[in-house]
Amino acid sequence: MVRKPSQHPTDAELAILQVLWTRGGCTVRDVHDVLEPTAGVGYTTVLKFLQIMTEKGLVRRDESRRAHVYEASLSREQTQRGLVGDLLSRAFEGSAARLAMQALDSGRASPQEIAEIRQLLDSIEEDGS
Amino acid sequence: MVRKPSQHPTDAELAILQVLWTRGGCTVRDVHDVLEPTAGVGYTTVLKFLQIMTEKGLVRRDESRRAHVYEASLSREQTQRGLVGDLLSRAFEGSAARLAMQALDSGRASPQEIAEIRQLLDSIEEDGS
DNA sequence: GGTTTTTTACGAAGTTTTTCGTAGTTGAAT
DNA sequence: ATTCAACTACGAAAAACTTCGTAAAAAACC
Repeated sequence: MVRKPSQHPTDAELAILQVLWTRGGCTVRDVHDVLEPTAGVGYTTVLKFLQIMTEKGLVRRDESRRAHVYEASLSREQTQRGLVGDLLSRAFEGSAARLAMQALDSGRASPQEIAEIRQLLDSIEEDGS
Repeated sequence: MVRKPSQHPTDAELAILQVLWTRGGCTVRDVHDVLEPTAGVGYTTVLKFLQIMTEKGLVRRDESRRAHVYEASLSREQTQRGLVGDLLSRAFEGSAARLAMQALDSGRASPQEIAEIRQLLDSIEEDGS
């Protein structure tokens, strides 16, 4: 029985993507400088991941300069969508509402955000489908 | 640098927990019968996981009968809470609202569920804290 | 031009997760 | 009692994920 590799970024890959998303194009050094203090991960480890991620198509590499510049292939939102879908099927039996509620229970949401969610609910209800 | 094992159930473990949650106490055979058709996983594989999960404390085992009966130690909700918290920090920078919205975008929610979420939002707003 | 620094490439080892084969045990059936 | 079927235990291999050391290339520096 053959399992296809998870498709989704792994934990370590996600940590790197986070950096790429918030800071835009980065060199290995850029990423390492951000991650080292908290994750204590070595320079060549970051490099290796970026190479693997390039192969997988998770990031794109610009080799025009000495220090290659990497950027995420998919936006944060696109990736989040995938991860949410995955969690939905793995642990929530596909119930998006349950997941949403669980999330709202888990962390604080500002009044601003709450308003946003209300709006979203309105629009879902309207379009009925 | 030492990584501590993820604490959360792995994918395979989660698949088994799903069965345990929906059907209650199960023997290895019960679980296998459910999983085999979709996952194509062998009997002893399921057995091994259940043994591992027992060691980890993820499930409890009743050995009073010949075929041991397993049940999940944590409720579906408790486990979901953990997984949501994990995803929150790994991919959503801790923004519960973003995750909730992403979820609502990803899957259908019934009018009933939408109403429930509205209520939840109300209660969050009220208690202010 | 030679030395030092920075960077990529590569290989390999360490871990965790997943999978299953083999052996032995227990109860049921004949 | 013997045979048969179903079950658990155990060990180990396969696969996926993570980590880094070493070497080679390239640029920067003196």
